[in-house]
Amino acid sequence: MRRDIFQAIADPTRRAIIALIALQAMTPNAIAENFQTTRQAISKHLRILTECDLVKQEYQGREIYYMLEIEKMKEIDKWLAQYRKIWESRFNQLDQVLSTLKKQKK
Amino acid sequence: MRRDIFQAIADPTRRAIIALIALQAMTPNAIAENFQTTRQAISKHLRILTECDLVKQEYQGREIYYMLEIEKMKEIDKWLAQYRKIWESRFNQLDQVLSTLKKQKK
DNA sequence: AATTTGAGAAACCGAATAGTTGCATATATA
DNA sequence: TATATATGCAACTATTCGGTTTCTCAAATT
Repeated sequence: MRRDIFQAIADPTRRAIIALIALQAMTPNAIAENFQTTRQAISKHLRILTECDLVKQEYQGREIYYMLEIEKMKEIDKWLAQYRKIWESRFNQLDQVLSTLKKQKK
Repeated sequence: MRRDIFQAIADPTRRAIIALIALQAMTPNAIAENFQTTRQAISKHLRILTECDLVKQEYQGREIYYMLEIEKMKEIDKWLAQYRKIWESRFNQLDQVLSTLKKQKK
């Protein structure tokens, strides 16, 4: 059971769940109302999200509130950082080209 | 064949390929040397990466050079932006708490 | 106490996935 | 021209995945 954050966000339904519970905690039933699948299917998605710590649970009687663990999202950001560095440096290169062209115009 | 960038980066081998060809173009053979799978398996990964425009090809005789299409990576960044907003606002809230504490100390 | 409700677990199913082996084709090289 | 090399594609396979249905269990509600 290789639970990996990248695998977790690969599924569109799971990304939708993430978006739903990003700002306020929700129960599986409430989440499932937003989809055309069964509650059980949503439950499985929540399990996967929980297993890779993207989501935390809060027990309240027989209800379980799920909420996004925003800290975990930073891991994606961290992975992306190495590539951001690349596209930013390219942008700077383009910037240089543009300013050179401007100078030539003068 | 729903090719989706999130599905593309879900596989660890594909993420490794992305890292390899981020800075310099490489042929499938050269890429495959870095893994313990067959060249054909790498070829399939490259196909998936190409299908969702994460990678571009450059033909050079019988060789094909693959290189990362860095622009496409920004799509992940765009998706992440909504969550970055959340964790940054939380950080600011923490910031406020800290500055309030500081004031009280004074 | 009996019933309803919220939720997870298990068993099953079809489709997708990642890998393999084998083959076809085009370009270099001898 | 014959051979070697680089690559993609097709067929096959085992495993994983996302979904459903059925079941169990615990907490509310009557």
